Amino acid sequence: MNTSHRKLNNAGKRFTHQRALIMDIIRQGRGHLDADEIFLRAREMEPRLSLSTVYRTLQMLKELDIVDELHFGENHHHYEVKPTQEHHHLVCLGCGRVIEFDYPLSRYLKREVTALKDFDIDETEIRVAGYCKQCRRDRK
Amino acid sequence: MNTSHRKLNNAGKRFTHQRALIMDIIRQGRGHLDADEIFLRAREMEPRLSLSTVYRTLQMLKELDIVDELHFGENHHHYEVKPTQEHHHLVCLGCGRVIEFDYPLSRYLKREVTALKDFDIDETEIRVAGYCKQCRRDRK
DNA sequence: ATTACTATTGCAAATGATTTGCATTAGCAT
DNA sequence: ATGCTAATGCAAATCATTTGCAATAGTAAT
Repeated sequence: MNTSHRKLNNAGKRFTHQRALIMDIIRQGRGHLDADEIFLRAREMEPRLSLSTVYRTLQMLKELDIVDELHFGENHHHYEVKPTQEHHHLVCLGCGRVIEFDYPLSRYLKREVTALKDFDIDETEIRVAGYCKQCRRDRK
Repeated sequence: MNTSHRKLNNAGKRFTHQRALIMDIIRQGRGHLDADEIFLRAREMEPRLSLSTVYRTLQMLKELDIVDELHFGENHHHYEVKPTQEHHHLVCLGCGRVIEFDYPLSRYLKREVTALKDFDIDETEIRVAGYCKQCRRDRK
């Protein structure tokens, strides 16, 4: 019985193999897959899997703080396993590539904002959009 | 002929009174209205206005860099007139209130990230969610 | 192991946000 | 004042996500 299995059971959830599969894909995807991409990949293993199961599982993993939902300024979301060290994402407007970078924003913000605005911070997220090296070159 | 009028005409756009109305509402809304709220308010003045006109106008105002689209981690967006000074938003998970705070993130990021990752930054946005003073008290 | 309880699933249909096609209307340069 | 064509309103389409419900399958108790 692995960690994920235990983690779910402790939370009163069942460890189904659909959930195991979805978690594996998010992990292997190395961040930044959206619901539909997760669905398509999972479906190759498990053709009867339904998209609603993907959405319900993502919802649950978010609530259990196992995955983070990322917002790249599109009308759908992306998902990654909750990282140990805080990082954020550069999204290339040219090719869609996602580049991670370490930046302890939440530490800075907590210092600046909490006292100043009397506000309890729960989640922080940076969205940075621009052009990567290759795309910058191509646009010239 | 006011500034907005000139600005649109210079961009080869027509200054319709639907557009004037929508721009006024975004301005008066003091930031943070979503498309549907803008539509409802505009409709009080102009009952035949359609929601698609609101969406098309928002799209255009974004492209002309007259308004910014904000992402609060929901499945719809919010809009504000492009501010002169960089600021970001605290969104209360309790009451939905939006609190602005000044923070020159883009300056910091440009310094840290541009060289390090060889990436040209176009847009930066912080999403901060948590609980405001009142809601924190209510939850106890 | 077997059983019983009920959470979870697949499917189809519903919902919410946004976009699009098209005939009509109305800015704006002349 | 006129004509060109961008912009509008409306309805229907699309995309992302959620929900209701009967069938299925984990899990705790036997």
